[in-house]
Amino acid sequence: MGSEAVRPLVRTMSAQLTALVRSRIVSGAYAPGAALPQDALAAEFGVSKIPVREALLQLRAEGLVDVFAHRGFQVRSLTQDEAHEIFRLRLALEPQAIARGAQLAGQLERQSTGAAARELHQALEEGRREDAGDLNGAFHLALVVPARQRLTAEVLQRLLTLAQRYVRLHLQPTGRASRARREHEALLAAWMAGDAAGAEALASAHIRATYEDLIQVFGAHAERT
Amino acid sequence: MGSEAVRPLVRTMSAQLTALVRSRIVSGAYAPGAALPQDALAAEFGVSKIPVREALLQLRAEGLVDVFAHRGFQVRSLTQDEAHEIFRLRLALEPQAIARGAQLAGQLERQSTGAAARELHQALEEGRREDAGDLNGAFHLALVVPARQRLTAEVLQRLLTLAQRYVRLHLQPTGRASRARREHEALLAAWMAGDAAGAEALASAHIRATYEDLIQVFGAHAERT
DNA sequence: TGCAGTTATATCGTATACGATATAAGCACA
DNA sequence: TGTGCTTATATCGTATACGATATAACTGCA
Repeated sequence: MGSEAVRPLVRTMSAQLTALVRSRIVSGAYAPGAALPQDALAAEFGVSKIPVREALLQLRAEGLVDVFAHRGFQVRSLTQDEAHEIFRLRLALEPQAIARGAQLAGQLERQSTGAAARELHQALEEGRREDAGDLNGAFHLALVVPARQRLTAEVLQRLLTLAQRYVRLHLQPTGRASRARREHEALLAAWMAGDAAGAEALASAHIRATYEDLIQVFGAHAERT
Repeated sequence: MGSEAVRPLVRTMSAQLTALVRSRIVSGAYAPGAALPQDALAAEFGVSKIPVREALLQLRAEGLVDVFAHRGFQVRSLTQDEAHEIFRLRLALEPQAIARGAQLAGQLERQSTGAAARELHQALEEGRREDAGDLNGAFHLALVVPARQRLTAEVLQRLLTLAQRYVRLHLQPTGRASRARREHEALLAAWMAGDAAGAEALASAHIRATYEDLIQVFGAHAERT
């Protein structure tokens, strides 16, 4: 998920830091609300503040970080409102985009999507849960065929990244992995067959299932508090 | 449209430059494909490269600028593919978001949306076409009630900004202003009345009408070339 | 003791300076 | 005269340095 569209711009320090800090936020290593002092991060990474600032500004554009002028950056907090928005947006965009992807995909894209699915499922079987979020995002994104739907893929990539924190936090314990796998396989089969309508319906159902699990957790949490 | 969500972060140089360069790109003053050399811009604005870089990176995140490591920034080119994506995404998101906005809006939001509509129409009557794009975007965004749908509004704001260049370039000459005004007024009336379903349908029709005008121009252009 | 005003400090935002990279110019050679 | 390599140059990316801002600590007064 840390991919930067066109060129491998990952040679620059800013881009490396962007990927690193993003993964720490998504994984929870940098907790919601935590301050991100520029000098401290720069010292920790052995660089100056400038690439740190550029990375944090990029993450702000992605919605993972808040910035207050002259008061610094902090990890964006999690809110139920944002969770609802993320999944409403995904439901509005992703099924259609995947349907188009099913039509646009050539031989090459089918191969890489298949590879992404295998990587994801292998990681899940090996219990590498820390990789699951990124690999799940990569699989979902591959279904869109990013090269042929650049803007759509950019928007969706951000939404998938934003969704990760909520899924990690709230749905990790529940036993949804095996159900998600079945949903993925049905979706992938329709997509590979070029069945746009079928892929769209299955994608919609898959996203909605995750969304409803999340809402249920919210409800349970509300009762407890 | 140059609004920066939460705090008036427009005190910092980067933010001012972001707004300035954005408006120059959207207005066409910086043409598609044009190079954006950091040193030259810094000299022109009387600042150092650092706030210039931060502004350009922000605009890259917004999709108005491309960057190639060690080769610099340039204004993103216009493509038919992107135009299709922008309007497909808007159609998928905006009507729903406006329907929700119609439900969420309180007295305050109704007032500011009404004000945005008046500003837009006044600018059109006075022939201030250079302001029309921003004001149109502000009106569309107000219908969403950004304060209550933060992420959705952020995504839509970017799409509206991206759309501006295509609309300016291709639909300026055609006499759509008066039809757009009628569509706006019907939409606003439904929205003000809290008629979510009506607002959704009218928003969808309005966006689709613009989209179809654009497609027609593309077709005409394809014939000529 | 509590509060308003003032000063001190830490962090931020940006200017300056410099090493690194990619492209363009120049050169030797075929 | 054209082609592959070397060198030169312009621009980029980042380190260092410093002035600006917001918050926190402090002081005097009610």
